Amino acid sequence: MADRYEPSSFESKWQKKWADADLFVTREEEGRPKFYGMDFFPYPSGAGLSVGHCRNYVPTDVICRMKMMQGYNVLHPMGFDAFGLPAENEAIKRQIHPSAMIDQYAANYKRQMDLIGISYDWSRSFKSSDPSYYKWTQWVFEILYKRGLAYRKLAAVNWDPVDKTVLADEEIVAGRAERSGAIVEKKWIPQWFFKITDYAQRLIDDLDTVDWPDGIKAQQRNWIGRSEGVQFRMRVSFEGDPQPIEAPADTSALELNQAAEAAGFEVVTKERELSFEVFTTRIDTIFGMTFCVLAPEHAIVDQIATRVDAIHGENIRSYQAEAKMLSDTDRQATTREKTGVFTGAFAVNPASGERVPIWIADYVLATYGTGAIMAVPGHDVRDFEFARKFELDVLQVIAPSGSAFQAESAVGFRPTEQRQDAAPTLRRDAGATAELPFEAKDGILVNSGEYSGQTVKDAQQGLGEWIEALGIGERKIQYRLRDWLISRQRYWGCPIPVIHAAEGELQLVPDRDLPVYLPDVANYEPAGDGSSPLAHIPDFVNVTDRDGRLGKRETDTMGGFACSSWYFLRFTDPHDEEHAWKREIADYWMPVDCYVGGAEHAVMHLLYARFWTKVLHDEGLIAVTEPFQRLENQGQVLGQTPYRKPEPGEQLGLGEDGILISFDEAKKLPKDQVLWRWSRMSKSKGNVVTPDEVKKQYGADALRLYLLFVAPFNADVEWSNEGTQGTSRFLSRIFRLVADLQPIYEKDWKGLIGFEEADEPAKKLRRLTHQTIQRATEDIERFQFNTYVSWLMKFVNGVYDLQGSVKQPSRAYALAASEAIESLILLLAPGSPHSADELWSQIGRKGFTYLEAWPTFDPSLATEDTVTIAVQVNGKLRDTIEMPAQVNQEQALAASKASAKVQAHVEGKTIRKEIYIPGKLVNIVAS
RNA sequence: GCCGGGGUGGCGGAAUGGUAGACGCGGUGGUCUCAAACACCAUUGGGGUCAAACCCGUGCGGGUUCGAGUCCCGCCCCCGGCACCA
Repeated sequence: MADRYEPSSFESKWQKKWADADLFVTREEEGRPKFYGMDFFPYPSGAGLSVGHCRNYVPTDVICRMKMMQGYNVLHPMGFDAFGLPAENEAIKRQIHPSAMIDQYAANYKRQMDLIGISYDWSRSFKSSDPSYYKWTQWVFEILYKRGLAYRKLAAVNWDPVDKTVLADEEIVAGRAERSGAIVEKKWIPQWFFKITDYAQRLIDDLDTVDWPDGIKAQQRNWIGRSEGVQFRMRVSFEGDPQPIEAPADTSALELNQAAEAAGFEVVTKERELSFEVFTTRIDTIFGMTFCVLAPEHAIVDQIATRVDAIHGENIRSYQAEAKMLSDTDRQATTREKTGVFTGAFAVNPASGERVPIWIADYVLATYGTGAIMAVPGHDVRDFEFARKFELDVLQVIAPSGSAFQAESAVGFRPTEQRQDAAPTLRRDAGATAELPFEAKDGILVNSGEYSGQTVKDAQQGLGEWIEALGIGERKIQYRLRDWLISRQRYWGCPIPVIHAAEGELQLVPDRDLPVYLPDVANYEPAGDGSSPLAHIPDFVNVTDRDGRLGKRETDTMGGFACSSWYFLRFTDPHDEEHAWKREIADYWMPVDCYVGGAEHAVMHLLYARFWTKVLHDEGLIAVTEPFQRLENQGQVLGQTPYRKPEPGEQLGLGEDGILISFDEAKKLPKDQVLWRWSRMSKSKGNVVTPDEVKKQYGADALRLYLLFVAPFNADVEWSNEGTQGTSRFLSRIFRLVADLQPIYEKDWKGLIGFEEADEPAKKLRRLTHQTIQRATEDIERFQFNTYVSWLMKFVNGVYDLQGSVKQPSRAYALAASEAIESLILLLAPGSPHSADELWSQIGRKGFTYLEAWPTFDPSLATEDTVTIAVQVNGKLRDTIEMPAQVNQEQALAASKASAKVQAHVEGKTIRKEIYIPGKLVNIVAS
């Protein structure tokens, strides 16, 4: 019998036995509860699996294995997110077809996952590029289309000049393409979108129903970006137009015109009247509006340009041209000074009746709200910067609450007379006391007509109602979320099942003709003109439409996130050729009970999958409205990466302080020339540690256990192979312990063991066993795998200690030891399944631990029969005393006061108070 | 700037308001060995002492409490996300 952990002697043996027995094929047995545990759909990269991936897969495996042993039907699938840019780019580089390449890579991933003993049900596996899968991705696209949730429009999109494709907002980081690192350009192309904005509110609301990390929920709420405010219309007024008249609070627009006419002013006819809408979350500051700003792309700007004098018109056009040239990155750089020009036109503030100049400036985004704002420089930092730069009026209309600011004296920055051109002088009024801009909301309105003196909250309510009554606007909820751009002008993706028929009519490909196969061609590199490679394949493009006429296929493919938005449903019923899934089967397994992956997908995959799930629910195809009940994010595993000190003037990588070198170079350089840095494992950094190499040196179980033990599950880890030695040593200690106890092991202990005749060591051993069962189980459930492992270590240490103290083991002790051995092996099984099965067979048990019942604990056995009571004097620990578990307050206090150490500290003092926490602590307060 | 998560020994990290530092790594001393490695045993927050007693200790400053790593208020620092979103 082995008394140490020798992984090479048994790990592959057990892996073979598991495979031969189809051990991990999903069971769907009557009367068992279900558990659906899943990892994020990986893209199988050529670099293969790193220990970082394993940090994702091992914990999920642990919880799934435990659930299996606890009697659940467990669904634990794995598949591959095969479509997408990374695969296609690499395939082009390697001059190999992406399909063949992905097959190789996926096979390698599977091999590595098997190597570390992950319990995936491979019979359910698929790749998103399998026609039998993407057929149904297309089918879901058609559902979206029919529900009005998929549409095509001309859009300025994020164009990646390196990958030669369009990207989603989410794929851009700081103005650069996340994948290629290229600076994103603007390009106008007809694009397909999914109308995720229709679901914005539900996507916010239902976050309350799922058990996800707070950070991810917050990121999603942030990304959706709900704002409550008021949207209202403002009239444009030109030089020479009649002065607007004062509008009483309850005047409608019609009445306003009638009044103007009566007063002898020219009434602007409907055709000549221009207006635009603004959205604001601070309607309470409307009296502080001193100018308006339109995005340069705003539709009304061209019309204004034709109506103002030539100089202003020219200013507008040249600014528009400049804005068009600027990339979004340059435009949105926060450090950039504000730019803009006065249009020569004015807008009429509906609250004050005053005319304010209209400017165009690129700090106002065309894509948010109405693309136009009322500018309140006294209470908005961006408007303030703009006002200072162009010397525009700044007016204070909110005073900090509690300040001595009087409504009458509230003036802020304000010119002395109404001006109609763009060069006012700035003057600070004596009455202004607050530091401007004052953006806080706990304030009182000043300088705001009849609203002066109201709180911000009241004024928002009152002015909102007034705007609505006036009929020029309404209270509105605005979201930052944009529709999901799915078009990709690339080959390696799921074709969009649409035909462009005669007269530009769009037709869906009928269900019976799905899937639209991705043609198998040799050349699929992007043309570089924004068209898809598919557009250059006549056999693919030319089709007959529904009515037998000639039509052309849509040649865009869907971005990869479409494929990963429903794969969890396909796993529930992966082999059905007639349906994407059968509802009763999907309803049995869904939702995913535990979904595990990296936090980097917080606003992409996780939002899209939630959206599709809701649509499919609305379509009546599934019961759930949320796909993932519980979400957990593992921490990253960082690899050590060598850099050398840069030569003077040498170009450094983004965020780096040295020049990346290889490990070989690092060895050659003198030690003080090498800078070691920790970074995410990647092929390009050359710092990937594979499970293959760690397994070879230390064994799969030692690796698994170390991954669990090294840090809390969601914390980042700086990887070192040496750490694995610790868990390897621990496994050896288990093997030795089991070998030591083997002589007294009784297979039938269960029917014989009883508490009555137990002696002291037996009682202690059982207590230790049952405490460990309780804690290990709870810790796995709570994703505290590091403490799960440490409880097992503590257990083993404790049993060794007892062993050392027992000279002549009693029968009761032998039975308790038998229970301890079996419990230990079974508790170890999810973490180190190979060793567990090996030990199981060594003690003469047949079969697999995977099919054994998870140990349960008996609370009465887990409780101590003596307790250690901490005795404090004035809150400081002075002594500890052993008492029977049933000790009462009186006894505990008496014993405490009898302690010599306690007496030394209360001597000469009066006892003021005595605190007793049952079974735990006594605190004597004396002075 | 806004949102989220964190600051505990030499290191990774444990601690339902109740004995801070579990468990492991590393270190030190020892056993085994011709020797080394492995393994095993002991010890290991700082100060103090022959040993103890005792004192100090969870980023900083206050507070609540018999008692605070944990709760409250105000700061500092680190990590992640978003960022001219009106």
